[in-house]
Amino acid sequence: MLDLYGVERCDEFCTHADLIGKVKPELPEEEKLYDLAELFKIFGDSTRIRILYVLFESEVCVCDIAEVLGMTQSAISHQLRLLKQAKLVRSRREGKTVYYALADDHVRTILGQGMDHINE
Amino acid sequence: MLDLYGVERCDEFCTHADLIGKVKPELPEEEKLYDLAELFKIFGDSTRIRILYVLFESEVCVCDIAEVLGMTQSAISHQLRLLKQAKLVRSRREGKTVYYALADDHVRTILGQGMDHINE
DNA sequence: TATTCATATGAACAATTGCTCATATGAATG
DNA sequence: CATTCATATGAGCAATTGTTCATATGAATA
Repeated sequence: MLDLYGVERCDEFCTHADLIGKVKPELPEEEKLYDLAELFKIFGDSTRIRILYVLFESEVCVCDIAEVLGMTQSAISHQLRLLKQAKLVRSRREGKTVYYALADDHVRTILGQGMDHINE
Repeated sequence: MLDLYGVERCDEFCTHADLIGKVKPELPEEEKLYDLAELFKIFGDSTRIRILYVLFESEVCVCDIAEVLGMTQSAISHQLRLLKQAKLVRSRREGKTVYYALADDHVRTILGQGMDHINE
């Protein structure tokens, strides 16, 4: 195999077909990468992260989340919609009240790994 | 009624004081939550995710990343700066060339968990 | 049915973001 | 030196995003 590191230049010598030929097929499909970015965008807002941390404890209704976080019902409801679209939370109606809960354990794992990185 | 945040609230039937007293102390510090959101924002862009996937294979220089991804050197360089600030990649200079590599294994874990979630 | 309460949603706005273009920096070479 | 090459960076712009405000929906109850 050609060595990847002993090259001097970036036109013909650095841009060599074998690296590109090797790396390119390993890339997931464009659509997957796009979906993955969309998922992480959901985690990329501190309001939504705070909502998820509230739901770590238990199922909670919209107005209680709003109160705990000191935000309006509308703002929380908008964010819950995004979290639900991303399948990070699920909801259950009981009369007038709607309770939200974490959808699965990937949420905990992903946030946990993120915290580990932050705390290094 | 006491209204610390200037925020509307639902009444006592929905607002469970015990729940709020229980959930609130479990929330990480505001600054941590903010940093965590900033970290996930970095993953929330498909160009940056594609760069990280390229670096899964090996250390690669800027112009090769640009060529593999079919983007300009400038665009890639701007994104690499963000990835480096977030300590997701590290760089090494060799003459005129700068090689980038993954900083640690949290990147793989986080992207892997994200992929698992997508593929469910 | 009319009212009230919890939640959802559309429009609008400021703030942020990712790219392009032009240019700057830093290192090797003539 | 001056030039060339790889990379970095600042300004500017279009696109996206998170919140607020007003209003709509849906369910319980008088």
